[in-house]
Parts: sequence; structure tokens; C-alpha cells
Amino acid sequence: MVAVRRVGAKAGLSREQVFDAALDFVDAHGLPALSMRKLGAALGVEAMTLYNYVPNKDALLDGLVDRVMETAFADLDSPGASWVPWLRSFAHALRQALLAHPGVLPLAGTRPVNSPDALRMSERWLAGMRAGGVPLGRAMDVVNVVATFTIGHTLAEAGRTPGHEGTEPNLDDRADELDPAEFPNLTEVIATRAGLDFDSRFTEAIDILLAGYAALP
Amino acid sequence: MVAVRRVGAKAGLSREQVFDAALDFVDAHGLPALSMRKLGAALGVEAMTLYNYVPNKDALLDGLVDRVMETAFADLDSPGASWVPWLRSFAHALRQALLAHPGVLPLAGTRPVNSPDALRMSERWLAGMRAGGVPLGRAMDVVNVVATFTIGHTLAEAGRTPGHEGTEPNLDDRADELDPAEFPNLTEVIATRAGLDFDSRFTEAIDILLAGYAALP
DNA sequence: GCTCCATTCTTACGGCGTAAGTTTCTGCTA
DNA sequence: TAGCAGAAACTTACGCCGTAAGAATGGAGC
Repeated sequence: MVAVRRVGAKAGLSREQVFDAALDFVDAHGLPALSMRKLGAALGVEAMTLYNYVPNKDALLDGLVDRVMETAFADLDSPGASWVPWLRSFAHALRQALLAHPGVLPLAGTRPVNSPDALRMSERWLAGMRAGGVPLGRAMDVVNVVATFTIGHTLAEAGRTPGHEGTEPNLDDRADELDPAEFPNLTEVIATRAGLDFDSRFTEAIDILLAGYAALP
Repeated sequence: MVAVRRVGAKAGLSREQVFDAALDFVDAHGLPALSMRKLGAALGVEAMTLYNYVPNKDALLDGLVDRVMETAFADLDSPGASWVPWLRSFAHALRQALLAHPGVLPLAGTRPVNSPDALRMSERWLAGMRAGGVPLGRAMDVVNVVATFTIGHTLAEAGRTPGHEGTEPNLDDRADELDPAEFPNLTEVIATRAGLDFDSRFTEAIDILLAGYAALP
């Protein structure tokens, strides 16, 4: 319920509430549907009012990415000596955080995360991994590889562009049109679902990566 | 030079030319700047004329992704028995194709590629890898892992959102603001550039992945 | 010369981000 | 208690956007 309020009266908004509402809106209606006017309406406020809390729409989107990224780190402690299980946890936590807000996923790939919180986080795991015996450059590499793979793989998993649901047929939807004579292998993939399990594929790839980096001299 | 032409006269356009112009435009001005009006102007035509060649803007964007993806496969033959070097070539070719058109990169992550050409391509490498002794599901997994990692990593490499150049500071730009006392490790990263070489990081990660998959029972 | 049709242009609608200016309320000071 | 300063919200307006609908134009076949 939106409270009735007269011009000039405080709506009692806060930066936090604006981001919360934006995340809810994107989760509910998809990223393309998010506009300042509609977000304002969802908060019972005119569009321009939002500019008291956010300099422009881009900053709002950046904030959404930050917010989702933070939840991935929320329950993680420092890597310490055993950086392999720590990175494994990080990868799976990041994937879960992204899947929980698929609307924000396309932004996660394109927007650099440089908020003060993110920098503090980076500093923390860099220190932890060095303490665990990983050279600085190696630590940067392995964490970035894990993060970028997780984002790329989860982008593909979330599939069609959020907000475009139903407009872009994916492979499954086209199973019928696929001529088994021309595409015997693809037909078999769809029939047996071999190689279509994102969950186990992700787990396997992360383990391969971590084992490979752990084995480097 | 745009030829002078009267209303109703054919502009002699083709679907190909529209996509070519769109790709040029995005490369030159960034994805956010692409609009039907401006693309029309670049072709010496009104916006609505483009709808004779493309059903809507979304289809135009899908076509751009297809086009870039195809160039990654263009010089690749079938995997055959030695699928590891083939996949390595594929990964590097894909990365180069994406880096050549960074404006299209954000789309590559979000738009499923299901054009007939893409399906034929998939069928081809699936057949090749099976002939090389890779089980069907395994082939799907390793190719998808390589592709999604490549997209994720290249997204990060291309960095700031194309079209937003200069509006989003990245880590390097903030080197000055970084307090060495609070962020000793990040400061060292920037100073020594340890772990900031995308090229060698990508090569290393791909090799780790391929070696790992090759070693699976 | 005339008709038909493909191609292009024109006009229009509703929505977008946001700059600029206006109105209203709250809380402090006198 | 009166007055006022500042904060917060609203209103208006501008130039964009994607695209639906329809009018205008040119060339091809008779």
C-alpha cells in the first residue's frame, strides 16, 4: 500500500530503499522494463525524486551489481592457508547470487565493480591468499579466472535475455524443428540431455581450474 | 558519399549492408548510441526503411552477435582426432573476434546463438569430437566451458561498458586515490602490474582447462 | 500510356532520461 | 509564536527512442 502524501512531505525514502526497490523491480519485470518513472511509481514517488538518492540511472545500475556481488561475499571468511576450498566456495556463492537475480546478470558482465566495499574485499582476499603462499600475480589471476568464468557460465545458464522471455527460442524450444538427419548429434543431445546439466558442468569446471592452478609450480 | 535519391527510388540496400553498417556503427560509436534513426542516417535512409530488412531492433542485435561469432569459426576446420589444439584455436579465435568488436560483446553474453549457421557449426564440432573419441556429453561440456569462459573473460578485458568510455573509472584510474596503507596489496598490483596481463592469463587458463578435460577418465 | 507493386518517406504515439524551475513541508532561530 | 532557510518532492519541458499506419514515389510488365 502506498501512503497518501502531499507535495513536499517526505516520503521517508533512503538510498537503501531505492536500490532495494530497483532490485525487486528487476527481479519481477526484467531489466529492460526498469525506468526511472516506473521505479518511482513503485515507490509512490515521481521519477525526479529518485535523483535525490542517485545521480543518474547508470549509477543505479552500478549499485545493483554491487549489491548482488556483496551477497556473494557475505558469508565468506578470509581464504587463509586453504585457498582452494575458499575459492570453490566463492565460485558457488557467486553463481548462486547471480542466479538469484538473473535480471542483474547482464550488468555484472559489463560493469566494473570498483565500489569501496569491493576494493576492501579484493584487498582482503589478496592478503589472505598471499598469506597462504600464493604469489600476488597468481592470486589475481586465479581469482579473476574463477570470477569471469562464473559470470560467463551463469550468463549462458540464465539463458535468454531477461525481459525477453519467450521472444528468443533456445535450443530446447527448437527440438521439433531439428531434422535428425541433418543434426543427428544435436538431436541426441536434446533427447538424452547429455551435456546439458549446468550444475554439474560448473562444478566440474571449477574443480579442474582449481586443481590446475594448485598444481602450478 | 551518400548518393542523392528521391522518395521511392530504391536505395539498393540489402540485409547484408544493414548488418555491416550496424557493426561499423557500433564499433565506431558504441552500442548505446545505436538507434534505428542513426543507423538509417548512416545508410542515407530513413529509420523505417530498415524495417524492410529487419523485423525489429532486437533481430538486428541478434544478427550482430551471429556475425561476430561466425568470424570466430571462419578459419577453423573440423576438430578431428586432436580436439585439444582445435579447442585452443577456437578459444583464441573467439577472443580475437570479440575483442575486434567490443561493442557487440555485452550482447554476446546475453543472446543465445541459434541461427541455422550456428546450429550447423555445433553439429560439425560435435561430430568431429565424437570421432576423436570424446563422449557426446563431455564434448558439449568442454566446448561450452571454453566458450563461456572466453566470453566472461573477454567481457572483463574489454572492461568498461562500451559506449560509456570514460564514465566508469577502472582500477588503474583510481591508483592515485588508493591509500597504500589501507590497500597495500592492490597498490602493489598496480605498481608491478602483477596479475594484470589478460593475454597470458587467458592462455594459461585455457591450457589448464583443456589439460584437465583431456586427463578425465 | 497505364496499372500494379515494391520500396521509401512522412507522420504520429507513447515512453524514455533528465535539466530547470516551482511548490510544499520541517525545524531552527528570534 | 512568527518567520525563514533548507530539504524534499513535484511539474514542466526537451530531445531522444522504437515502431505502427498510411501516403508518396518509382520502375516493371502489359
